Amino acid sequence: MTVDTRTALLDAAEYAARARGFDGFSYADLADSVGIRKASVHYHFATKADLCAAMMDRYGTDLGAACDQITARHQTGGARLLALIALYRDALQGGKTLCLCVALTGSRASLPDAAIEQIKAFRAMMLARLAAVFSAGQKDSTIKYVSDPASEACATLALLEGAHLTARAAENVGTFDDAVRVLKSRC
Amino acid sequence: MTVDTRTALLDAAEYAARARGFDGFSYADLADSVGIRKASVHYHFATKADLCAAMMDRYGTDLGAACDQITARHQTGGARLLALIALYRDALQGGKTLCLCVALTGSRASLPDAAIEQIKAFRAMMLARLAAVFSAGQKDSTIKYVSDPASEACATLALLEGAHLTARAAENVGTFDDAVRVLKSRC
DNA sequence: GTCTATAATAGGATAGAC
DNA sequence: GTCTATCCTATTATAGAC
Repeated sequence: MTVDTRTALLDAAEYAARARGFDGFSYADLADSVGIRKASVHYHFATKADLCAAMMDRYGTDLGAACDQITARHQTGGARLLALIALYRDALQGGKTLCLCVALTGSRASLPDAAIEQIKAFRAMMLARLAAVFSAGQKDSTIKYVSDPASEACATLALLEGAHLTARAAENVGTFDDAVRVLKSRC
Repeated sequence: MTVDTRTALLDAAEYAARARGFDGFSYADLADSVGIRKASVHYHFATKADLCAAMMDRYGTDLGAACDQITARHQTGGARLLALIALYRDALQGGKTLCLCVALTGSRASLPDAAIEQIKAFRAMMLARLAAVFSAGQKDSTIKYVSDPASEACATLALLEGAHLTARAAENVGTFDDAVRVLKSRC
């Protein structure tokens, strides 16, 4: 029972974008999801570009908050890395959805310019956080075999996003676990 | 100067699917690409599902052949792994396209059932080849720190596909290189 | 804020002439 | 094999009533 229609629309848009890509959902789908008419969706978001910007804005805020919480709750590099892996795993929703970055990158050609910049910003943020985690794990010896934290961060972001694809293709979260097994064994 | 219209259509469809996803291109786009009318495209491929099946069929054959060539040309596990990494790198076409598996997984919800099975088959093939490569690299000591070849294969496929996404998001192949640096340093 | 109605365009697909 | 013409549906978006 969502009270706020705008929030309900953002929820529906985010789920649809992550499940089907930016070209894979329409205003009609969102209207059906929240139980209003197509035209009413335009009242909240005049264009699909506006909707996209609002959706990604909220996503970036939520993602940053989730990462901050991980930093606050876990003290070692290894524990933080395991928590980040779990965060990505949860985002799969049983293999039904990808993280928004992954989903929208496939639709890159249809995205507003602003969205492409937002995706780059998300990735830059995650890379910085991952590099910090590897750096901490190297110092406190809670992550094994760390060579260069920046390189490890690039590899880990790619691994997590690729593991999302694997799990989405199979609609089976077990393949995500298979893909991150070696990484987890280093913590 | 392609002589065969059907081949030209498959080329256009594959490029479009890899650059924009399955929902991101239309028969009109293909018609424009090869210089015929929309209706004529339907002569070669009655439905988009037929086109998709033909496209993936050809892709699977080409990919298998490329992998066979790598096996024939390189003798050690390490050399074969480096060659597979280079194969994926080439598939990026400067950050303009993803590999077909990655691109279509984002459009999963719109795919014919047959296509989903084909994607799973591609992945299974690549996992088997990668596991063999890691197994060989472990025995001949040309890949360092190999624990379990099957787990390494899952992680590597995810890494390569994730590195594709990273490079596509940035439209910059350098980010692919960043993501695979740690893996390459093990060879 | 939500509705009906409507516009303008694009999508996949078919019929039948050449 | 390719064309024109057409169909039906979907899509983004707007105008104006309630």
